[in-house]
Amino acid sequence: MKPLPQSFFARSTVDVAKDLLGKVLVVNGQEARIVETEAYGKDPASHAFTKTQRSALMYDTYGRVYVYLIYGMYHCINFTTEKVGEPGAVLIRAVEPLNNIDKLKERRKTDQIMNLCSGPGKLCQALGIDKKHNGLKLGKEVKVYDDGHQVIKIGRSQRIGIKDAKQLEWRFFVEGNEFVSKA
DNA sequence: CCAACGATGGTCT
DNA sequence: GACCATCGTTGGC
Repeated sequence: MKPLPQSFFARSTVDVAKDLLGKVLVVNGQEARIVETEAYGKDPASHAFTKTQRSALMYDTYGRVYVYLIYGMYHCINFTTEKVGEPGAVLIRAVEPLNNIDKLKERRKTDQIMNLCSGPGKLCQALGIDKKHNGLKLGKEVKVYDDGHQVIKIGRSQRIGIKDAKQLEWRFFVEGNEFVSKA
């Protein structure tokens, strides 16, 4: 399958967040369907609210992997968006595993399918994503492709786990999908 | 069931 | 030195 082109990511972060739903993420030979995303731009809840060493990737690139460590023990994976100079990234919050289930269970140390990839920290642990992936251009070690799967209905809500900019409804998910982190 | 809490370390002021 | 785009466990109902 052909990976999404870089131009897919050089667009409005909210549009990219919605359009990523239903696409397939491939990393470490594992495939998983994206079912929940969040958009982060230059808003008070975003790392890119101010440009720092860490958030520079969100300003200076699009179509790249942005991985950060959260709470000292979990990683979160994002894809950078918008044109160069404009900050943006889409956080992948949940995926539906499509293969290598045994490997995911091993990494997560659980046999519960529903608990493998239903959260940003969980899916990085399950798929073996960490800071060695930070900055990589999408399309090689990490890629996303469209297998033609259709998303029937997109749900929308405020973003999870933030305290600022709660009025923004920039979380998107596949309505009714059981792998979404939370209804 | 679910609210509260602690783990744990990089990043920023 | 404070703050997290989280998660698993704990303890109360």
